[in-house]
Amino acid sequence: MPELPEVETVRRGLEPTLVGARIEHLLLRRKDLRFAFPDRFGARVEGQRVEALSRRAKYLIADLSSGEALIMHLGMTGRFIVEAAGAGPHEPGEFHAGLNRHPAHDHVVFDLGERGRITYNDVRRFGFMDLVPQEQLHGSVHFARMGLEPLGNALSGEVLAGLFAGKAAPLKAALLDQRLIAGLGNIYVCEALFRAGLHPELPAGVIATPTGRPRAKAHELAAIIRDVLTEAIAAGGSTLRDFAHADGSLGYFQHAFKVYDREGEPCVTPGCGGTVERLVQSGRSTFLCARCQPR
DNA sequence: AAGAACTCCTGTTGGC
DNA sequence: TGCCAACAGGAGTTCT
Repeated sequence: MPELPEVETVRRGLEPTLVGARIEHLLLRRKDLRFAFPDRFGARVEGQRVEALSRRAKYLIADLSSGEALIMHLGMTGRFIVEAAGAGPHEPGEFHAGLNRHPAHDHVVFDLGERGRITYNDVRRFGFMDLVPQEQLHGSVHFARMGLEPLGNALSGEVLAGLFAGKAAPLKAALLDQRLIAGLGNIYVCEALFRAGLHPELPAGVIATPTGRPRAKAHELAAIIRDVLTEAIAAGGSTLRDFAHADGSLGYFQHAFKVYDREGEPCVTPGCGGTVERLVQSGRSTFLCARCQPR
């Protein structure tokens, strides 16, 4: 489900309820998600106050008063649901069409007392949670090899060219590689490459030759990546199947897609006349307009 | 060592 | 209508 814009949207949705709240009780409805929960998870979380909620790439990080950081990743289908205090005990019920939520997949419930309740729901269970001392966060197994934050100042054309120089892997794969740039997923890579007029199968190194037009492409692509992500955050992310905000509302950046999930539709570029096509790279769908994105 | 393929899991969709 | 393969926003592990 969530790429960087969706995770940032979730973070903003959780922040008012979660930050400053005390986790009074943690209900684990199973012993693992993608990975086992950390040892003594409940004991290490219960009674702690949440001092801050931040995001790194597609990860959420809650700083606890104990000095530990609660790391949360939503995988493909993870989501949080915020409920007001007095909603009664947690009781997985019927499928809720309005929220497109399967309560049978409510796996973790944070009881925040007067602040209400936050429930983590994840159909496919590709998400996970972990606890790490705050001072070891950036050296932790989750973050040590992570690439640069695309919305930070670090993503310049120079840096991007440096990362991609000499790479034979396709542009699509290089942009999805979280060890290089962290936060992009399938949607925003397709959209960025369309806007940049770059074919997803071109070797990543093509934007990194030392001089001339290709080098300009690196600057352009870096700016486009920032733009696409910034616009998507402003739109509250993209709702395709099951992404929803913590309050149940939906994103609307999907209406701004130019190629993603638009196979067979006419290219939106004025005068292009091409058709959006789909191809498969590393087993995942890529959408492009071959006229706007020549090899 | 880079790059591709396979894997985890459940639900939905589209073609026959 | 039913059945079944393909596919889904991610990413760690295993292959070639």
